[in-house]
Amino acid sequence: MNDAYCTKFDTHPERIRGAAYAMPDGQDLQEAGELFKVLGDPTRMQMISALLTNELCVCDLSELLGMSQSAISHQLRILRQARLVRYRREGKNAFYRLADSHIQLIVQLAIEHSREIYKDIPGKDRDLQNDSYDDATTLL
Amino acid sequence: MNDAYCTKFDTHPERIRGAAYAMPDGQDLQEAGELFKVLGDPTRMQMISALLTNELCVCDLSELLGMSQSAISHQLRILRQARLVRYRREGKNAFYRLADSHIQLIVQLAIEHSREIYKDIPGKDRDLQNDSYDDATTLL
DNA sequence: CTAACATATGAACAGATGTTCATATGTTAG
DNA sequence: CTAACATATGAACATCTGTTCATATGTTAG
Repeated sequence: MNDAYCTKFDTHPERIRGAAYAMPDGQDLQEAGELFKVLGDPTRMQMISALLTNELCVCDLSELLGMSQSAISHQLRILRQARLVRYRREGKNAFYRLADSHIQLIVQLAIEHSREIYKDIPGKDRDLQNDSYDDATTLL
Repeated sequence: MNDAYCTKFDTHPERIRGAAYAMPDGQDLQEAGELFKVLGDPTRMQMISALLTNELCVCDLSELLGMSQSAISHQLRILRQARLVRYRREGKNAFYRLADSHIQLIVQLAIEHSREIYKDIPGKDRDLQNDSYDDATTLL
């Protein structure tokens, strides 16, 4: 059999049970994952950031990010379906804005996290930390 | 020319300038995006969730999620490189845990957000809202 | 009505991504 | 030492994803 997860079981049933019990509900997890997935694209992340303060029309976003109208529009659809943005029509324009303030909070938090994580790691440069993130690395 | 972002400019320069000025720093944005990207995969999301309370070894995770040891190990590498988890070795086992408490906070926040977003939308079922998220939809 | 423009979207294609399979590395027991 | 086991990783492969191109829809001006 090749699909035994580990050849023999040197597993820790208590921990497993504990984890299974404490884990968030499956659907919640899936939806949160979807949210992250949508945020996890550079273009969409820029778009969200551009909308942090103002509403913008498709053309504005296109110009601001230096991307084609089509690409922007496709991405806006994804953001719309994920309920991250809403829009209003005004004449020929469609003005997009963030759907609610949770988004801003999450983005800010993620940025703070990144800043802290990449700060003050002895003997390593910001761009050189790619692996071996273990106990030896003294990061409080 | 086909690469003019909009055929003629019906753009809103003030808004664009405002957005450009208020946008987070490019590198911060990129790193935050990376974080979201890593969190935006169902398997990794489950792994993170499983580690919310306890540390677990590769075998435990494999068993708990019903996935091959190899798949888990590959994903752990990604989580490690993104500095979302750390591990310690104890004999043959490698026990993984979350790198810091920001992660938990971000995950929790995302879950809360999902719950609120999908709550109490008149005339729509949780699974049926896939598009047309516009002003007509009365969601405060 | 038609022309001009802003936006949306389907199809196609290239590049990214996750899993599997095979195998390598590293640790412990004997 | 060797055998057994836990973990890591390279290669291959199928799927997913983002952009482009072409075109459709919808609005306004004339």
